[in-house]
Amino acid sequence: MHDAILNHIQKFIHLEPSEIDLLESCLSISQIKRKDHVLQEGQVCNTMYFIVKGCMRQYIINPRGTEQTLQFGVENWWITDYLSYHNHTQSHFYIQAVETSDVIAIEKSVLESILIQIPSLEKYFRIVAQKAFGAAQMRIKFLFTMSAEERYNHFKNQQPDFVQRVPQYMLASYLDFSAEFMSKIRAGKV
Amino acid sequence: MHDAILNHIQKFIHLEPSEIDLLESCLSISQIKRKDHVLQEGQVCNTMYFIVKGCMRQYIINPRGTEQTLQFGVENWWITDYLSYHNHTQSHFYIQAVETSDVIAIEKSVLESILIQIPSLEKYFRIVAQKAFGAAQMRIKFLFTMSAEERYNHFKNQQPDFVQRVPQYMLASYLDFSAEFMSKIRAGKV
DNA sequence: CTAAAAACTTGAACTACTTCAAGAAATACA
DNA sequence: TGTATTTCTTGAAGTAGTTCAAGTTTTTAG
Repeated sequence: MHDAILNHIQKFIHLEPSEIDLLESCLSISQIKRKDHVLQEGQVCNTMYFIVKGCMRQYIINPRGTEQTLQFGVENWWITDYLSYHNHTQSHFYIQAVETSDVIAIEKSVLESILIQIPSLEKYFRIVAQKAFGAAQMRIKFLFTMSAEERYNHFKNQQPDFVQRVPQYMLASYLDFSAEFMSKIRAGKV
Repeated sequence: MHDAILNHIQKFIHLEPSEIDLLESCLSISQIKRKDHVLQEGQVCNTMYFIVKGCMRQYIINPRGTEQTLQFGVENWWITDYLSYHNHTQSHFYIQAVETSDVIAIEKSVLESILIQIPSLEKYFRIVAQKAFGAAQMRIKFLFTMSAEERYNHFKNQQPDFVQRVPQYMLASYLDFSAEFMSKIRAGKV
């Protein structure tokens, strides 16, 4: 039933059979339809989402009214607004399904109780967060050092399948250039 | 002796007296002189640094040969390359003391053993990493949505003291514009 | 299957920055 | 304290991108 998340957790830590049972009993999968939101700007984020299947994104609406994607999440990724989650502050972000997706949504109160019952899960979430932060640092490096065309080519080389999977304008904003410029890069008109 | 780190840890979790003793016995403060490096590009990073006093930064050298600061760390912050740390891969970053700094350097092997002996520390490092990731997301948001001048003013409002504390060219690169443009912003010549 | 919505393309005009080069000012430390 | 080094400033020229607007193609969903 929850093989995806249990397998992911067990890549990083060992779980006892009793712990697996406990987890199973706390988790449930829900489907988020394409374009539906699980978080809107201004709300307090008190849920973490594990993506079992599909694709989600975190985005903002910039002062010109254009959406800009900050983060994509696919199978086996967690997505949430950690700052809003920890500080109980209003979120600056939207989190939306890019494709109709199956996610495991865990409320903060539920997760905190699970973490008390299965303390070894702390290590799992520590490693997940540390790796995510490391990836964010690399992302900033690429944004700082590469031209728009270099960022596109680099991304395409690293994630060739993913480029087909999301609308170009979302990927353009994730790579920090305009949808129009993406068109020109792809057409070789730069 | 290690009040700074013990106080910081105890903001997030409870420690037993015996655990405090154990930690005390494992930690030692070392001084990093201004401009000295604790990590160079190409090395594998297997140490985490807790800044007791001073200021460190993580930076890269871009293709034009200019340094670009990705991250500053001051008192009560951790600094490391988490990706290199977890994956045993060569680092893309330099980590350097901006001011002569007192740090607690914890080797991965030592930390792993401490985490086994004091499992509740997992929670501490989880929260630290989750907050750091949240802050990185906000940083990307600011880079995406604000002009150079807006980023400078925003940073100056949030961290008025820090602006005085580091060379302007380092702050300029952290905010992703050139040192020359920083000069013009400050002179009101934009 | 078809209408409506979403996504993509193109060119022209524009602009927020960068780069370069050289001098001035501030700071570190022998 | 003095000198070397580091940091900051300024203007001129250049450019990697944006914005706008309008048309075209593709995809979605009833």
